[in-house]
Amino acid sequence: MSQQTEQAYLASYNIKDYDTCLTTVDSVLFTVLNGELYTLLVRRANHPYLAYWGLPGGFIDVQRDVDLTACANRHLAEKTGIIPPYLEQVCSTGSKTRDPRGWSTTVTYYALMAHIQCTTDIDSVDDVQWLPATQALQMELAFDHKQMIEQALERLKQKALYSLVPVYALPETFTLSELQQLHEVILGKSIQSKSFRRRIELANVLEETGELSTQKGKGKRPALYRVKTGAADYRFMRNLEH
Amino acid sequence: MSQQTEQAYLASYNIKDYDTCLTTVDSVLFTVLNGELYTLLVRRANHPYLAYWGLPGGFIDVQRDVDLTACANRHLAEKTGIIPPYLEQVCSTGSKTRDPRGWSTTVTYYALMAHIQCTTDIDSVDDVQWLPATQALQMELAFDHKQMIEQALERLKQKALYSLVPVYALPETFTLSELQQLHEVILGKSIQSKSFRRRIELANVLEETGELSTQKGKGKRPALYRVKTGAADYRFMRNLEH
DNA sequence: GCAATAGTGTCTTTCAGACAGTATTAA
DNA sequence: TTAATACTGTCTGAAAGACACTATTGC
Repeated sequence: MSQQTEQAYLASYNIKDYDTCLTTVDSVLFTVLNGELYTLLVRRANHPYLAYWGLPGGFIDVQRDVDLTACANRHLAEKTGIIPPYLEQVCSTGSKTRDPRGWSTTVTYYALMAHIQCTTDIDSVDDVQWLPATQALQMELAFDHKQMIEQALERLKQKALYSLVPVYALPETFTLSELQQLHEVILGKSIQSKSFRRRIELANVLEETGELSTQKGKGKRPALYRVKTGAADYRFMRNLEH
Repeated sequence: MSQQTEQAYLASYNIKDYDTCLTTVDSVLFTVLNGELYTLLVRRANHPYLAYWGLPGGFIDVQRDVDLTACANRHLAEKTGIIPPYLEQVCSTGSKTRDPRGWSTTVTYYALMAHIQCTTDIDSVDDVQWLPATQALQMELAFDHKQMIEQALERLKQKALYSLVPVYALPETFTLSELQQLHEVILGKSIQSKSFRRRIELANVLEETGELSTQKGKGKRPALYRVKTGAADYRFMRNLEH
């Protein structure tokens, strides 16, 4: 083989001559609704695990997908109608046994988006649904998708300790209390609001819109904020307690 | 398709009926020698990138590899003769263009090991070599392996800020000065030895062997340490300055 | 003795936790 | 006014940085 030119090698190369493995991309899409963390599940229309709920995702389309991120976004867009504002690769899982069709590898991403942006699309179909993450984790899901949700949650938890990444699960404008409550839900513990606000001021990745929330309710009307670009990359030097 | 039973579907399923993509596992193996960080490169014996230096790794063997980690370890063992004591998945990279044979995905790992454990095996062959990481990054490597080394280094750098993971690049017993010097090389900056030692004491993941180093040289003879099990999982709450 | 390396004592600085206090709103 | 929510002031405490100090070795 090494006697050939590279051109001749490539001309004669056919992937189907080899025992190869399945490769898929699956995403755990999170959002926040009523102070709870939700995740998007889709009902499988094909074997294997026909009719089971699982993660949005699937095979790489070697014609249409230019890379893994594009593949993740395509599958998410097919389900939600939009490209989520935050997408991060979690890890890859591959083994001989995770898929009955054969050796299979999946690249897991997690994504964050505002719930309102896609709620109408999803409510109109019955094979896609938002479920509270805790509830999703109690279901029997397709493949090892339950572990993948757990891994994504674990990653999101770490990020909540030293970054403001969870902000991408909120709508375009939000209050600091909403953001704090989201971090608290992700971490499963309460945070001192003074500490939280101090960190946000230090990070300088959010900006006040100048407006106050129009939500009716008792108490002082909170200021509205939006994220500055690059907020996802900010990293605090110290973690919150855990 | 959804009319069939799962059994019938699986019986008729043949991966070669579909356009699929290549999947490989590559590892960036680091070690420390004379206070410098080295990485292991292998010379390719096949097309594409014939005779280029690149990372140890390759295709998943659907018969022999049970999962991705096993695949990474197998390829590393083929080159070094041993299974490295630390192996961590970095990320996956996949695109239409990264391999001339077609759509290709690679799962990148990085591994740490003591140099001495495998030096004789490697010195006896001419298609494997340890190179200073800085030097490897200046070469023209196969595929996108240069970026993969950069990503692995970046991950290792983060770990050096909040963990003692780099210790796995040292021999079984080592001095705290050696460990500190390694962290300094990875981070590219000096560390206050008082801070470093305080953190180590707090972490409680190293233990004194009771011996002193037998290395001849000026100055006080340093105490020898070894890692306790579970040291890889310890995470400091605060980062070192960067 | 000196130079070099290992290791310690301790003061300063930074920033999270705790929690009481003030501000603004609806009823 | 009261209750609720938003937000601030300020003290404490934990741990990193700075750096001078002591300890042990080879020459």
